[in-house]
Amino acid sequence: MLDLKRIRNELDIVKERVMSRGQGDYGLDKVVALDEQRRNLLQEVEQMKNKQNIVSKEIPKLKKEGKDASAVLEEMKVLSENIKTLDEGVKKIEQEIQEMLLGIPNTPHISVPQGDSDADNVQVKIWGEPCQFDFEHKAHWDIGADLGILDFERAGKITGARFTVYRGLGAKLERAIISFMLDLHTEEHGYTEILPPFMVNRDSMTGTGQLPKFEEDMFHIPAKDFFLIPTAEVPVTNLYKDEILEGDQLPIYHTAYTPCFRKEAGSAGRDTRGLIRQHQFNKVELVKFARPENSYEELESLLTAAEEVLKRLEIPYRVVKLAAGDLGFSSACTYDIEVWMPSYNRYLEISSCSNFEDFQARRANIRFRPDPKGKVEFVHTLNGSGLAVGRTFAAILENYQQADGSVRIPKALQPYMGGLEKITK
RNA sequence: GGAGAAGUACUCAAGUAGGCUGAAGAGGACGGUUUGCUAAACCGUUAGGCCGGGAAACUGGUGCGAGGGUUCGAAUCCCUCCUUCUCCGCCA
Repeated sequence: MLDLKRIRNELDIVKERVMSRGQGDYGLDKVVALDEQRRNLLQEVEQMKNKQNIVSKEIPKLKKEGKDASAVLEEMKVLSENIKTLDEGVKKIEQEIQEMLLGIPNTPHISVPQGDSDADNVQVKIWGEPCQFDFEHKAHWDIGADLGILDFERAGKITGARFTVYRGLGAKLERAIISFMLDLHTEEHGYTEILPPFMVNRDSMTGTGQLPKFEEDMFHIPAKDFFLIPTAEVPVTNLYKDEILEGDQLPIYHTAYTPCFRKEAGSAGRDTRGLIRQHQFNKVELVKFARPENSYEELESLLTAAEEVLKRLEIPYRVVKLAAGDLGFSSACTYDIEVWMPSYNRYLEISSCSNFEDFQARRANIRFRPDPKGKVEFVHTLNGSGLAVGRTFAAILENYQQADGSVRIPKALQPYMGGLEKITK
């Protein structure tokens, strides 16, 4: 959520930044007009309340002195009713403003490339060389099925499309990848591991920006009005919802493994084969709470931590900086890490690392006190995949496949696979 | 799911025939006196947050788990919800 005062004071700048996403100005002028209205009404009603407070204290005195208070009471009754009416008016405007604010995306950072789509994303780094096969290489869904470690058909039977059953060494490999990533981030990058609930309430989904705009993309549990988490970002960022952190607690680094649940509503027909686009997939997430003045340094080091996973796994990747038009709703600045996927013959997103600045913190009301006597401020929140586990699984199968249909296990994962070097039929 | 009890500021904790509570008191924290230094003792300060007005000094509104309601006036009365604890039921 954008700061109403900032919109009020720097309307032109905010509008220009928001419009760089190429989706219009989201009614910013109306927000300012409503705010003006709200403040005028507020002043009026607060004066009336002040009078009400003063007179209400006089009433018991009058009664004590045995005087007749009925005239005053009559007058106060009218005042009370007027206050009620005005209060309702203020509330209505505030709700309207709130609704509009919740629907306005974050302002892209000044460094974000111009452009309307992913075609305008800028490659900022490339690591490793896409592998050359001297045999006819296969896609991961064929490799997985042939080795008997992935079973899409049975998953379709027990649940439906876009689900997978991992079997035997496949299940173990998935688990190994998760453990490897968590150990790397906790032991070498200073992150504290969190294992959060996989369902969250409506408030949390609003706090990180999935609601109210993207409800149709989420799995909802009506009985409790809960949502299956689309990413660990939601429960982990909301850990400190409505809290005031002490300055010396920052920065906070959390990592969390969770399954993620997404309806993939807008992607019918896309990536229908294999592990790339599932309704349920595993992910290890990185989340940071940082001081505003160094949140962009924190974004760089978060990106580095996520990249390190692919370096250790020795899989080629590149990093792109997203153009304004391709940015997520809540993000001010995003790097995508894209892994080399032979079956796609291109790089494929495997991590998205973003700085949300105070956009989520404002929604979730996560603040900190810069120093013990200082005024509270909103923290900056950041997160990134570290990494998407299913896609990592797919990338390993495809990049490490052998001519005989077996798959070598990356060295870094072998300790997690009981020393196993290769998955064979 | 059923039955009870509770939720007050950093912490503990008073406070219901609604108005001397502008939320008592204690602890803690901070400041001071004293001291070679520490401790003790004594004195003092201590809602924070949020929304407004004002150039500023300062000032208005709000606040007792959340949201509604009754009333001139609600921590206090009524309703709904949430959380925690105890017991029962169910269960990995």
